[in-house]
Amino acid sequence: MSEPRHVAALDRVLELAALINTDLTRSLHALGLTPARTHLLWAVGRTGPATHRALATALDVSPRNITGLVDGLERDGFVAREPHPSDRRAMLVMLTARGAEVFHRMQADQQVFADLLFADMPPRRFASFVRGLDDVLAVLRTQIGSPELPDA
Amino acid sequence: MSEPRHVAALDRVLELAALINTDLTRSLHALGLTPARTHLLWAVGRTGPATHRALATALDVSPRNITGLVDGLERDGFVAREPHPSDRRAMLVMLTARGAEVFHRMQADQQVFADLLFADMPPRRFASFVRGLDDVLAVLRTQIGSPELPDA
DNA sequence: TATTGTTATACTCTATAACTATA
DNA sequence: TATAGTTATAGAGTATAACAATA
Repeated sequence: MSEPRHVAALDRVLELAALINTDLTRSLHALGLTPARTHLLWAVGRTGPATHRALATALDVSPRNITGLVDGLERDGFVAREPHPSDRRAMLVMLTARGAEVFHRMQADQQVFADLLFADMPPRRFASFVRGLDDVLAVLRTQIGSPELPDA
Repeated sequence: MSEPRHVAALDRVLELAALINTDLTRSLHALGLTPARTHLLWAVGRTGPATHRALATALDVSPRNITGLVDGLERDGFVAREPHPSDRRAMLVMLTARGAEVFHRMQADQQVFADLLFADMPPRRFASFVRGLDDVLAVLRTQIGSPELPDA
């Protein structure tokens, strides 16, 4: 097939991904966070206290990696480790007051960012754009799986 | 403002960025490449032989980092270092035969991927989707260039 | 015997700073 | 004095493997 317009559209999508990544990383850096640690903070913020094991599954990384990320977040005061109430092998990772505050701040920032991105787009075009996104996501999801966070 | 539909659309864009990143990284891994090394390989493939200095500017990383990336690519046979013809301090990084073959292979793969993503999208929707992408990119390009927000 | 999280080890990506050879 | 690339050092993120405590 090899449609030049398809390649041009993919180039735009890749540029979009790169720009969003740059913007997000910069914002996180200002909060004292890295992308990987934020990913974990976000998972705990949305789902509540979780074991290392559950987080390793949710982030699709090794359990050893979770230890390092939690070490960093704990050192900087974003999360705390607590013993699991019923399984003495396991640890529960939960947000500190500071971690919860940063999590809510990030949620608010995301709303502001979303409005900034789309506020000036004509409504019809916005609707078409979202439908196009869903089409592309449907194709991609069939190729790749997305992990879920099991219960702690 | 805080339009829930804007937030939902941003969620889709973020998922799209994550899925594409996963897919790309997986493909590169099968070729024996990492994202950072591929970035350098891609730059050399498109622009031709370049000094470390030029590559550091192009990839927006430190000169030290270029040394490491070129070390890895050279060890694996994708690029070669040659002395600069007129500046004896400088090195020129160029693709080996294998590097050039992989570069062209990646270009072909990208066309296949682009067709896969968009082939089933109705033409009108595809056109609207691309216009929406351009709108969002325009906002982001001005946003990335603008000064950082001070801590609140 | 299986699972949870850790220590041990190693590789990649990234940065700054000091050093060398050249310009 | 300035530039190009390197070595030295450090930290983050990632992996596998071995291990201790517990299930």
